[in-house]
Amino acid sequence: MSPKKEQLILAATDLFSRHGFHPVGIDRILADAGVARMTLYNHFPSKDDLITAVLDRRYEGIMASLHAFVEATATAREQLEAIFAWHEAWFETPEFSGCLFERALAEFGSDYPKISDVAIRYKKTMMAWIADMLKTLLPEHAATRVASLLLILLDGATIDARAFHDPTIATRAWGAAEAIIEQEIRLTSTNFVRR
Amino acid sequence: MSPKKEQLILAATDLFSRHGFHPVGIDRILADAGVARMTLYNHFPSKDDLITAVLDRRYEGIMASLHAFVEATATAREQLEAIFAWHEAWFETPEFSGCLFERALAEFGSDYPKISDVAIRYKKTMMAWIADMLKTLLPEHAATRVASLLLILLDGATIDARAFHDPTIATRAWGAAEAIIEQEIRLTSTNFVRR
DNA sequence: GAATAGATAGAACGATCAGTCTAATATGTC
DNA sequence: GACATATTAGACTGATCGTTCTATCTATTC
Repeated sequence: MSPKKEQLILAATDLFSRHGFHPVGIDRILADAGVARMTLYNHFPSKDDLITAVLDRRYEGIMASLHAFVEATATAREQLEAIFAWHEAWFETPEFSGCLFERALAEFGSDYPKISDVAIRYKKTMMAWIADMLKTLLPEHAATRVASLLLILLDGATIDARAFHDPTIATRAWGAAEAIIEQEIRLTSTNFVRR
Repeated sequence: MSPKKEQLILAATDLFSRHGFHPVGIDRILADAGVARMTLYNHFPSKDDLITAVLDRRYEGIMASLHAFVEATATAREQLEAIFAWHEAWFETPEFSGCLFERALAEFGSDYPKISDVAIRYKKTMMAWIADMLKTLLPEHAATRVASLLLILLDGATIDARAFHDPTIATRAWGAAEAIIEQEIRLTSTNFVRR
């Protein structure tokens, strides 16, 4: 990938993260990236496409970081805990400003499918991944249901960590996740007994 | 309150909900409200103040609706369940487009305290209210901790309900809330036994 | 050294933005 | 009927927006 294109994505990511998508104009991105106007439009047909590229890049970066972090653990339960721990480490980052996908979804809604699709794809991937882990602990239908709950916990924790400047929310959210999983395991086993 | 001011707030609320704050211009609001330009600026010094007024109004509307809905129930547990049920009914609304406070927070961040403060105040009020209910079921320190978890569940459910167009998430979130509360009650009682 | 491709600065585009000003009109009160 | 207040339509300002265009420059490659 062209180094200029790279600089544009990096500068745009930083500016969008700090100020949002709409308030950041092309000029500001060009100045920060140290790139000429036409260079941007040679690489991206429009601002929307730059936004999409930023989100795509973020998607890959997060997934790579998450996988590396999670694969260092052994059991499914440790992997799930690692996901929450990864979030806490992220919340503690000085540049943490919420989830860029959520913010894109909040700003653009479904009016711009090119943009909102990345956010939804991220959610679905996360949920499927979590469900896979849970399948070693729970029957399949329970795993998918609980996965959607853990996603809710992660999304809610991300939002409230930003609103309250409280990274420790992630650990408490993991405690809640454990309670949900425990209850589900208990319900499943009693079902087996009753049979 | 002046009927013109009222129309402005209503039209702005609708437009902001559907398209976000930045993309909606003053002209669009004026056209929808059927109000002249200077009338707006007689009532609100700036667009930011109109946004704040919209959020304030929303805050009062939601709180009134929630309280009316919850006060129809008897026990603390029923009240908590009612909060989740209220959210599900909200998610089923055709005009549901996520939480306006969250979206304001996502769009403006903390760069505009006048705006973000309303969102954070909403969160804190909700959490304190939930904590009060929980205090009849749990010791105080546990009540406040669990309250922050229920807030996470509500916030996460609101976000995912919008992203996936799935109102039933609220019911599942309540199931998760019950699991968290049950576990906490169990832990508390064993503590008592051990003493 | 010629040719090609990519990047440069900067002017210019038309559109839209929030906000101001003016002058006329409507409404209700004394 | 006079006065005060609220509202009106619409022109206008200065700024900013995303985008296009041109003309110059730099680097690589044959």
